[in-house]
This record gives sequence, structure tokens and C-alpha cells, in this order.
Amino acid sequence: MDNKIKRLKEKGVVLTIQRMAVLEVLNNSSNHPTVEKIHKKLLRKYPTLSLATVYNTLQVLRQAGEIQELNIGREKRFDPSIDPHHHFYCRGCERIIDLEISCPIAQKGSIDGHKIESVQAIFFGTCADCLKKGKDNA
Amino acid sequence: MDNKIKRLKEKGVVLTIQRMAVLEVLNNSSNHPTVEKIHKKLLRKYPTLSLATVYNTLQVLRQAGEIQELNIGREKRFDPSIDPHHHFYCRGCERIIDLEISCPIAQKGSIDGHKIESVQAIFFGTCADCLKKGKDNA
DNA sequence: ATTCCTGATTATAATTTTTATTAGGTTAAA
DNA sequence: TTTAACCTAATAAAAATTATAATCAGGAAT
Repeated sequence: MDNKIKRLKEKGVVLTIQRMAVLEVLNNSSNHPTVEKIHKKLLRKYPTLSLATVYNTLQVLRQAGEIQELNIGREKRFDPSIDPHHHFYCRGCERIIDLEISCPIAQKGSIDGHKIESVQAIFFGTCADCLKKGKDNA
Repeated sequence: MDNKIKRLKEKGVVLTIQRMAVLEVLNNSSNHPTVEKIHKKLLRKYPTLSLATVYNTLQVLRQAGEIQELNIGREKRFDPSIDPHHHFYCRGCERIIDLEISCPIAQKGSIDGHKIESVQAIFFGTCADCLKKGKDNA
């Protein structure tokens, strides 16, 4: 968290109360929240904080490379971790689980002459918990 | 194409004119079109075909496992190929390029006890063409 | 301290994307 | 041919995101 703030300052990002608050909520969450979820949580502490600010802030943070934006399902989701890792989406409980793996192809830096900057892999399936509960409707 | 139709019939999917038309457009496209693009193209031949039908059909085809739905950017995009392959999204020209690779982890069928059914990997970066043109604003 | 400037925030409107509804039409089976 | 099931079109509604304009906050210069 402190490192992120330091890097943001170095990049010339103005660190307002609102931006710090968004960053904090994201850092303390492990469930890849949607914009709506982040906003709802913040409203408890900052009742006037607008949804637009959350959108703006998330964009600023992403452009600064301090958070990740995930395209899973209809809504965008956000991940405070920028370490190379991937995600498992369970069709049963709809959870998004972090996977501590990194893509061997991405590490090469390029493929077919295209320069790779990042990768986002989503594994779809049924998680261990749902398998146990027999929610595997295959 | 013929195989797809055969499999759809076997699965009990009613093959209407509209559904065939959507499937055909998708099969003849290599640029991973959005719902809007598919609809626009179809309107030329079928002026009354509604957007809702395109949405419905794409959902039917996806649930039947005959097409792939891609979450890249804001709009959903569709891919007629269900063979294991992945995608490269160029930040320069915004093209989506097919990558003829398959994920070694997905082939194992499971990870951390979670059952894998499919994977969707998106590599972000700058494509070979844009690199040449110096569009690599890194 | 006051004014000015820049950029952030708020509130709201507008747009875009997706899903739901409903009435009418088609299709396929009995 | 009649019935039941399902599909389509048109429309409305909902959900998600972006744009706009007014306001506000913090520094820099006066």
C-alpha cells in the first residue's frame, strides 16, 4: 500500500482523500469487487462520494499501473494485485479465485512478432467447494 | 459449418432462418465482431431482424458450445472457433488477433482442486504492424 | 489575505450495452 | 389440422459507463 502511494506520487498523480479511499478499499478486498461494490462500501464512510469519482479514480489507478481491471462477465472487476497471476471463475458460486500461476508465453515478452505487455487469463469451471457440494451440473 | 449445424440439430436446437444467418455471419468473420456489428451486417439481408434476436441467438449458440464469447473491452465479442486458442489485443489498432496456442495448465483439466472447463487468455500489447509503424507508445 | 489557475469532485444527463416483456407468428409433433 | 412449444420482433426497461457542467479545493502569484 505504502509502495503504491509512493509510486503514484512519483508519477505525479494527485492523491486526494477520495483516491486514497478507493485504493484502500481495493487493497483490503480479496473478492475482486465491481465499481458498484466499491462505491457502496465507500458511501458508508464518505456519503457524498460520487460514482463518477470511483470510475475516474479506478481509471487513474489503472493507467498508473497500480491496479488491474478484469473483464469477467458483464461488469468490470478490479484487482489490487499487479503481480502476474490469473483467475478462476466458478460457474457454480460465481466466485473469482486467484491462481498463483504465471503464463510461460507471456514471460517471453513477445509472440508472433507482437509485443506482450500483459496477460489476463480466466479459467472457467467449477471450484473445489462446489464440486464437493455436487453443484457440478455437467 | 455443416458440422456445427449437425451438432446443433442433435442438441435439439431449432434452426431458424435467423439463427442460421447469425451463425453464417460469425463463421465468415475473422475479426471477432460485437453484437452490434453482427446485427448491422445482417440488416442488409434481413431488414427486420431484431437486435434481441441476435442476442438470443448468440446466447443459444454459446450455450450449445458452438461459439465462444470473449470479454475484451466494454462490449462482448464473438468467435466462431471453439478450438483451444487465445487472443492478442493490440492497444494500437485495437485489433484482436488469434493466437494458435493452447494453455498447458488447462490441458491438465484441474488446478488447485478446481475443475477447468475452458480458458480464455488475452495478451495485451502492441502488434507487429503497429510496432513497425512506431505506434508503440511505451 | 486575496485572486487566479489548475485539476478533482459532484450531480446529473446522456449514451451504450444488455436483458426482460409481450403479442403475434412459426414450427413440429400428435 | 389442431395443439403446444418455441421463436421473433418490437419495445420497454434495466444495468453499466461516459460525458457535461457547475462547484470546490489547494497552490502559486500578487
